[in-house]
Amino acid sequence: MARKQQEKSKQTKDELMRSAGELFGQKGFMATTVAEITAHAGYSKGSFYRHWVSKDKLFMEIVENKLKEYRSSRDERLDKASNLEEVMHIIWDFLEIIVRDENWAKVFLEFTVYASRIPELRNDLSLSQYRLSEKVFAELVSDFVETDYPPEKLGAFNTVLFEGYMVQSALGTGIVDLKDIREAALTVALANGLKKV
Amino acid sequence: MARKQQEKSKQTKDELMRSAGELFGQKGFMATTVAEITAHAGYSKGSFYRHWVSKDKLFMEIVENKLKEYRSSRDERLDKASNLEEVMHIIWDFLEIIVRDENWAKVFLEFTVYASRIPELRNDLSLSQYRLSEKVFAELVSDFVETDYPPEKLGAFNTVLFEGYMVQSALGTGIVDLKDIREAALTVALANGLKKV
DNA sequence: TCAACAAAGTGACCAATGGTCACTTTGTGA
DNA sequence: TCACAAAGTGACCATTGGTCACTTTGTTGA
Repeated sequence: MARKQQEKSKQTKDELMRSAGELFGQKGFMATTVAEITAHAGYSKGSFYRHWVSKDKLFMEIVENKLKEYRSSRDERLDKASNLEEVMHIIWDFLEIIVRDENWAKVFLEFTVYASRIPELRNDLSLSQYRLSEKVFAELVSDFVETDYPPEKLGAFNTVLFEGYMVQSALGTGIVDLKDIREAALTVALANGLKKV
Repeated sequence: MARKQQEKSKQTKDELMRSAGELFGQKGFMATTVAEITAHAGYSKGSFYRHWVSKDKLFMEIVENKLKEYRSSRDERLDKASNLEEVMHIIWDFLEIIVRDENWAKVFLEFTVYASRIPELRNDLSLSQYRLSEKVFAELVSDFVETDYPPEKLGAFNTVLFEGYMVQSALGTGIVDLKDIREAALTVALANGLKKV
């Protein structure tokens, strides 16, 4: 069996991903060069392209990995949720994890904006789960929305708050608190999603 | 007098700015090359650098120009405002003008995120007025805030909503309406900035 | 009117970077 | 041990922001 070769290949890929992950976090997506990534991991530039067709794809894969674990814990909790408020808190716990990782929040945003110009990437992004797309959000909350306020709209509003906060945080003004944002999101969700008593 | 030369120089600069303005709007900041800008205006690349030290600076100057007129009309109206609600509407009328220009809203965002990595630019940006910085906002509203809720925080929250909407709009999902966002901003401002009756 | 200078404009050139590819090294199976 | 395939390499390419020595055009004063 050619197992040893495959293992080596996988290990190389992991090393490159780890290296890229560090550098992206420190310097951002654009400012990190492919040559740096490979050199930092002890390889040559060419070997990079045995594993990914482009820097873009590597990035997407890292993000995918980064979020997989968060999502699974989120989804476990969501199964047990019994009302809109609980669901909102679970979702925002999840978003908070992302934002807390300041460097990466910044990189996410950078990549999101960058990708918005590139049709193929934009498509990938809207399918990927790091953007809490309205669709995904709508699925998560729709069981608990009591009014006919469209859940997609609630989701979109959530994303507005979340990504707006990321811009704020990327520029480092740090005046609004994530708590304020979360509160606002909750208020809007409950005000529109629940029947008035 | 060497007036003719100065005029020619100014005209060239204007032509380059117009050319750049069009191309940035169509293709974005990064994707527009200096060579394109000059070629489109009928000049050579080198002449660009007689007028600006970098593509960045050109961009900032275009933005500055773009917003100067909006601001003056805004400030006129602000002088006549007599309560928080009016001020908020004037501010959002202003922000709405920016967002309505879809291409440019996208470019603003692109540049904002890009600039956040470059200390000098980030500094310029926070001084520039296209980002409604908390400071500027605070000045605008502080006369009308009746509570001790910090006006800077109101401002920051406003910016979160505004820039969050820009991300949304850049990615082209178009589910939330600017009207919703404006309403949310108003609600928060009035709820926190006015004494309860 | 013209010589000398200054300003405007040019484009070859540079370094950096994402990506390619022909080549070398290493592992595998018979 | 040999032939083949996979992993790894680095010179090379095209593109781009920016530089600079050079050419063209306008200005000034005698």
